[in-house]
Amino acid sequence: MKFTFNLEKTEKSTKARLGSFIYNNKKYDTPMFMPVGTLATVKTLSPEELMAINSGIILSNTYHLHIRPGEDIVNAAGGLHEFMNYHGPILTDSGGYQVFSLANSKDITEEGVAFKNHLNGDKLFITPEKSIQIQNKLDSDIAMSFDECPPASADHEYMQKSVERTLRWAKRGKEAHKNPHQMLFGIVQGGAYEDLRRYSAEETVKLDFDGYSIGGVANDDECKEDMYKAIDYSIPYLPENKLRYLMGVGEPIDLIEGVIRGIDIFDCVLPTRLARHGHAFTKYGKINLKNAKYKTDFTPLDETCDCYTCKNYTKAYIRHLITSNETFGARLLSIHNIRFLIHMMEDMRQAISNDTILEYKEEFIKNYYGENHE
RNA sequence: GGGGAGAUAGCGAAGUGGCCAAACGCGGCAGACUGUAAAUCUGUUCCUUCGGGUUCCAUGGUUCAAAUCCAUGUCUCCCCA
Repeated sequence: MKFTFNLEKTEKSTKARLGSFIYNNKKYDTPMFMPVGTLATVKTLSPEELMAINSGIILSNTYHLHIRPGEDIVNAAGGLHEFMNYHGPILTDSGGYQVFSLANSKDITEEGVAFKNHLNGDKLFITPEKSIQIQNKLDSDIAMSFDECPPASADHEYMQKSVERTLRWAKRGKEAHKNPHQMLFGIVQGGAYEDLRRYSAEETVKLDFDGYSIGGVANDDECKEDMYKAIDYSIPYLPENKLRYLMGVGEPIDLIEGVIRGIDIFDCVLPTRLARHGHAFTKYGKINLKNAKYKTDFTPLDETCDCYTCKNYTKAYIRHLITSNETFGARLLSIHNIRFLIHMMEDMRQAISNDTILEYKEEFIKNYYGENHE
């Protein structure tokens, strides 16, 4: 289902933006964090649990659903919303990131990318058209262009060729896009190179997409400064009235830095992955529930959190579940971690509204990285 | 009562003369994780003042050298009566 982004305000001293859109008669506010549900499920959580923590858009994945169960099955089920019983907005990533992250012996050509199915070794050939066709069938609300996601360490020469190819792929994908209910976003690449980010952004915008994302960040060993540069070098060339999506981010501090730089939506696997690995975000920093010191800690993860987990369970109990490999522990931590990031976005929206986003950032850092916690 | 097998670090279990402070697994203790090949991966796990010290049921012995060979004892398990 298509929707229109409405820019409501820009914060006085930064580029932070407050916005919203209406989807299915419900208002969704930005900046927003999107939980990741790669295989048509946000791992361990039900759609009802996502609704309960005020989740907005969720992200799912073209490559993974193409391999299993296959887009035709999802389509036969009535599309991704019906298939997974999630009736909020869904964005599908194009598979570009999977080419980067899981194909060891990939072969990237002008036509597309040849690589091996990570489950059984089958040869696969993904083209920009193929990615879009799959997403058309999945019937997500937002499809992503098929891009090359080069490593942050790529040199300028490689990055320039990659950016140019991604632009040609974006154009081909747009021409192949046939789903009238689905929006299509373009992706800006170019690493931490100012000229390439500008070029990529300007040329992508010329193709006129429904929204724009900044990709290729938080890859391999990219430092945070380079990530922030990538955003700063791209944002000035993106239109005011379209959603800006920073792909794959992230960490609490990066959400703040992103918002301040003018990003509207983020996605990241971190809250759910960290949950499954026994970690929790808290106001006073990230904690590892596996640590022995929580054995007899009968307090909530975060006293200031309003989530189901924090209202009903203790660190000692969650530690017990995690160390016992009980799935309920991963679920409780997933609920909390996603809620934590969504709560941050709510606080940031309030701060933008009050023109106090920098004060919010200062306060957050003082608590999260400060000395006043264990 | 007779016959057989065995006792190795928190647990299980390799090792059967020197390359053994002793493989591996589990458990324990930590760390990593940013468009999810991730309920995964990595490190560490006798003591230590980092020089070294004390170990492989116990005691004694053989040997230049023993977790490994011999003797005795203690305990455990299996089979037969």
